[in-house]
Amino acid sequence: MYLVEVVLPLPLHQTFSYLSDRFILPGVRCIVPFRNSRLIGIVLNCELAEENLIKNSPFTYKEVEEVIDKEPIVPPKMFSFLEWVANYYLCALGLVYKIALPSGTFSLPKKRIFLTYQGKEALKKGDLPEVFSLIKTKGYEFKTFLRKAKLSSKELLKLKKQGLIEIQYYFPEVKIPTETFLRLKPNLSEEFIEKEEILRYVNRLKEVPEKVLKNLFSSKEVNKLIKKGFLERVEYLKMRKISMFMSVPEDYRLTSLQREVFFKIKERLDKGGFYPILLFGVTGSGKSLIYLEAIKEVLNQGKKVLVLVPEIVLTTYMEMLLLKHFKTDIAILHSGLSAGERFREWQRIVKGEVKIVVGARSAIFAPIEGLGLIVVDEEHDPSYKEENLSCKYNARDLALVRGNLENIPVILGSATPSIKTFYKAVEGKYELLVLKERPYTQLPEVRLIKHPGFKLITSSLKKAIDEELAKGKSVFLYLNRRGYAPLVRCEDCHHLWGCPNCGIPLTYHKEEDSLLCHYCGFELNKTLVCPVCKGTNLKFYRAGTERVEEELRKIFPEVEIIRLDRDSINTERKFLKIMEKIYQPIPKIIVGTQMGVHGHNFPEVSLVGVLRAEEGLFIPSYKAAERSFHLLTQAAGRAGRKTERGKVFFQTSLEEHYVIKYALTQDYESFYKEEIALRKAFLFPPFVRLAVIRIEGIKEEIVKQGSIKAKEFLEKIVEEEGLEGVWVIGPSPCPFRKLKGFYRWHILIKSESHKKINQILQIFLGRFMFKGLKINHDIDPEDLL
DNA sequence: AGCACGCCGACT
DNA sequence: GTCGGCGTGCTC
Repeated sequence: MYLVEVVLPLPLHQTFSYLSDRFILPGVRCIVPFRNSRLIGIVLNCELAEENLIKNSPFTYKEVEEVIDKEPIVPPKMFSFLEWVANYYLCALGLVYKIALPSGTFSLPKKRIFLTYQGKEALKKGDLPEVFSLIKTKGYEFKTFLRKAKLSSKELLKLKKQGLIEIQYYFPEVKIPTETFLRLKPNLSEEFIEKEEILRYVNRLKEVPEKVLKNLFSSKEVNKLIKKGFLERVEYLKMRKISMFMSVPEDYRLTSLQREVFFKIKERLDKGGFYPILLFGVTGSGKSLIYLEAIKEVLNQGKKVLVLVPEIVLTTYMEMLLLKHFKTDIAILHSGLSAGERFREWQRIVKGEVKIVVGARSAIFAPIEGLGLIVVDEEHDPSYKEENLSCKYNARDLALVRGNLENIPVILGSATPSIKTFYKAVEGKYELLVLKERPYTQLPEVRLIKHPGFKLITSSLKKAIDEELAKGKSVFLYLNRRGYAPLVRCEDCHHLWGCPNCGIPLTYHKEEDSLLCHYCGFELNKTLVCPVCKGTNLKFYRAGTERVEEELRKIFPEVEIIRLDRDSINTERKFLKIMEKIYQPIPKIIVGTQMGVHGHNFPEVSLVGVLRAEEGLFIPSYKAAERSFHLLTQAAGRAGRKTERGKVFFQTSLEEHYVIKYALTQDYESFYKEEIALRKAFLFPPFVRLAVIRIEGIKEEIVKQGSIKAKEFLEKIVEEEGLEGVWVIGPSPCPFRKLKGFYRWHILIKSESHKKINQILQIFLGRFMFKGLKINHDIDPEDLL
């Protein structure tokens, strides 16, 4: 007998062992009995076990019921990586597998029941009841058959043991949205093509969507050509459409500085081994060209590449870029794919059909074998941190871990590196490669406009916009706040509208004519009457992008105004439509939130105006300055690419603030110097490691009591374990004291040693309980909100 | 997680 | 007497 070790998708810190009479390949899924039901597990280990070893074990092992896959769906080489993740983030191994693998991996397949040859014979002889003729040919869905035949599943399993019936597992097929293109079959002669109009047309365009061709000519004629074998169908994912609006660099030659940087990377790639590199390059310095060269090198070595990008839309851009330069198979992995697409991409990767994988954070778990390089683009982006799942991992950090385990270089790229990464580079832990020059553009002309806050667009900014529009250029205005107005007040009694679930002020959205909570989605859209004094004298305070858009339409009635935020781009169709508009070569003003600064290159934008540059600096988080700096610098970086020198205007009431000062001139090093000094003085990362315990409940008093108890418990652990250099801070209410109806308190743990933090947390999570409270933890939190 | 087992309160 | 509340503990 074989003893099979299996991980199950449960929040348990253990694996389970089962018996099997046959060897099962590690990495393969199987169905196992668990309690009084069954679960899908993944085989981690399978070895022959002696009879008496099984007998003398403290467990009575159950048997593996069914093996699902023929080939592993997780390469066994990845086991140690996933185990590392579980240990580091203190998350049950089974849950790590659950988040790493495509959804549906652990959902029980449907069963279909068939008659075997013996079964058919038995039916002929009359040894089986007549209902079984139903499953003679095509089989039947298991449960439906049970009902029809009025049999219990036990009775059927008995028949299965006798070999009369057979049960097959199948996963309900999921449709993958594709589009069919038509192209010429190879080896058609030129003269032949010339004779037929449709073929000539296809020949000119190489690939034409079937629908378009049928509309242009006739369905009948096109079908005839397909039938005769002159045209063939090719299927593409629907997403390919986006490519039409995105321009990616085509032919390029590296500048001498770029070549120098690339040679340093090449040296590393040739040598092999784990090697983290920070590629620090300002916007427009050609980071993607360096990626391309490095990827080319790795592919030449016969190895594979994983490219992480922070956002789903950027995967499309990256895919286009890579497709343009490499004629190789690329897989895309991100949470926006349907279950079917994701599963298919996963299978392609496992089977080794793919050389490059591009994806958002979850792609760090891509089942690639033979990795030669990991690239993390826009390394500083907070989206690399998973916030919602049980395992709050950071894909950028995990890229380094995986790189270490696979013994390969990891390139972290950014124009504004995270403080943590830059610190490591300065300390010599990562190699720092700098791309300072912008081969196509000069640094923009910059200006600070002191702005007390009541006028949305100052006259100097208006004048500058006028000038650019007159030159036929476009303008980008950045304001990191969506909606119309973030505050609504009753002027009679000064009542301020807040969210009943979160207590945070509601934002007025004019398009929807409703008050929205940006944290829980609460919506108030009845006619607005003050709930306190019944007054209707409401006033909207401050501004979001919607209000800026309205204001601009008043000031510039003739000009095209485009708004880019989560409300205007909530579907792929809207995104495409807006992108199409942006790429039209007419002067326009684009108003956008951070959504608009993420990586999109707007053509012909020569002026960037930042409204309320101080917005975001007051968020009570140790990363507020860093994040603000990233966003402001990136907004500023949108100005004047490739064409003439751009202009950047910051409107702010806080012009002396170091973040604003250095973001305006895109001076990362000066910002870093100030920020790192603050981090050191107040003991925040990268000088300490951080973990936060968050305690949530319906009644604040109970949450408070529980938090105090938790703190006492933590201090006891610190004392009992004799740990030094560990600070347990709090408890205190979270900055957002109430969210989605739950009151929230937190306790912060700081230490220079991650090991010590984990030691405490592990004991705490295993033993501490408080009725009525949800307790979760976040290691290396991005946010303390 | 999810479910069974178990020990105390308010009901036909 | 019992129905059911959710605290506790286990799952190969």
